[in-house]
Amino acid sequence: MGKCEQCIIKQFNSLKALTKDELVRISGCKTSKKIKKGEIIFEEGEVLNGVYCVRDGICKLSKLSENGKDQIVKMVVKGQLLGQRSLISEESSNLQATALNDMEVCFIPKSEIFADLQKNSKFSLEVLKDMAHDLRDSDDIIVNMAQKSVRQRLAETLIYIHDSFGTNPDGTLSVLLSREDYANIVGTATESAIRVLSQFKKEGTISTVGKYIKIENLAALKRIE
Amino acid sequence: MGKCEQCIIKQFNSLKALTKDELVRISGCKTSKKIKKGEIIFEEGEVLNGVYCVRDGICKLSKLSENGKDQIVKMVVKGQLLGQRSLISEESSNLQATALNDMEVCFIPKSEIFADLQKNSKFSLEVLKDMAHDLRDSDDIIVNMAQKSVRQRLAETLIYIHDSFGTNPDGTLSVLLSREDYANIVGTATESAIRVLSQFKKEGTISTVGKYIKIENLAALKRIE
DNA sequence: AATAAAACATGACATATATCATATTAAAAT
DNA sequence: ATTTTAATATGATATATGTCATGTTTTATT
Repeated sequence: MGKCEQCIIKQFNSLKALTKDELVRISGCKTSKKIKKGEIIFEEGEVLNGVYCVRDGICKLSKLSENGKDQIVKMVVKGQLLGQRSLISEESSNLQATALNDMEVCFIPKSEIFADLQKNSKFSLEVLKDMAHDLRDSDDIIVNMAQKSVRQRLAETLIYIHDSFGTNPDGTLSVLLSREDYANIVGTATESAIRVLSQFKKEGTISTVGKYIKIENLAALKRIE
Repeated sequence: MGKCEQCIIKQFNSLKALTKDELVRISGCKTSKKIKKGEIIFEEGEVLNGVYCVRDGICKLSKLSENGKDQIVKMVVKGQLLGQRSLISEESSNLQATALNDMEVCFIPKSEIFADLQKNSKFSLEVLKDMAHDLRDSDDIIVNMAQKSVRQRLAETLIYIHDSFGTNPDGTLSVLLSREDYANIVGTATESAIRVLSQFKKEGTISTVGKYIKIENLAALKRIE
């Protein structure tokens, strides 16, 4: 099992604020885990006894709505922590986490995190900043949901995925999502998401390589009103 | 000028985790301020040099969308802290705060807050919990925006205001909002908000006393699909 | 390889909501 | 008190999006 002190992943999240000693201690009680694409990491309502540090892969955080749709609220990738919100508020999770591809995560028990939050104020501040950032993102999403069209939201989603999660060597978006996933991010019917993507394709702003999407005209996508 | 150590308001927010000494120090450098209904407390893009502790009144936090509408993202009432997100992330504010009625606030400088975050881990944890809670609320709003009808969202908004901000002696909602405000919370056109409220009135689920709204049938409002 | 099951795609139509126009009423300003 | 302005209200119509039906393609299973 790898050692946290030597793990580069921590550089990308608030664990970087921990001291060497604290990391060694965490290393001793963490458990590594492989998760297959499609597997559920935790469910809505589940009590989390720790956080996951994502070493590889990507997952979606979603919440089931009364109308039966599973709204995707956020995506968590390699380098980020998963489940910190629920852990801190000491409530059961309000979201479900599902792997979008094969993942590798490390589970760090709650007791460790809380011990460090108590002793290491630099760590607390990093977690705070992280959460402040998430909150800002959420505010933006609320405004977009409320004020923009499905076409605009879908265009912005494609740009977001492109900018945040990167592309494969051939230029296709590295994250592979089903049309249903796109619909659940944007908050629309699957058919509508399909239609808009087909439209983008017809207009030449995107193309598809197998199941992968490639942005052909980023400027046009950004211009969509 | 009142003393923070003796102020009851702090019981309702994370300042309650501060020690007597810390409160005395804050008391020495805070400034009290009265804000008139309709006044802007801070604007989108403005850099905040502290947080506001709301002693009385209520304000809305909104963000201007590209389509010209001013989406209301959150409301902050008596007892709560205002501006903590921006302060912590050390970015300019992403939201504008506008007083919905006459307010009384205390401004606590950034340096004080950061000093206490550094020294008092109990305080940090309280702020963290606060923010975790806000984040959960935001997730819920995203799902509602994406999946529910204007009618449902407006019904839920009325219930939320009723439950969170209370009623006047005659049973009317204590928070007075314009139809435009309701539209901006729900994310719809003002005319649509007006229409739905008229509908509710016709159906007898709400009534109006002057400009105030009274919920007549809470159960019916909760049942709206 | 054949079959079953998902995922994707598209048309036809229904419905919710936005937009524009125009009253009406209430609040503010003179 | 009168005028002006803003807020509320409602109708007519346009448009975006949802829903249902059905077909095609891709992926999984036997």
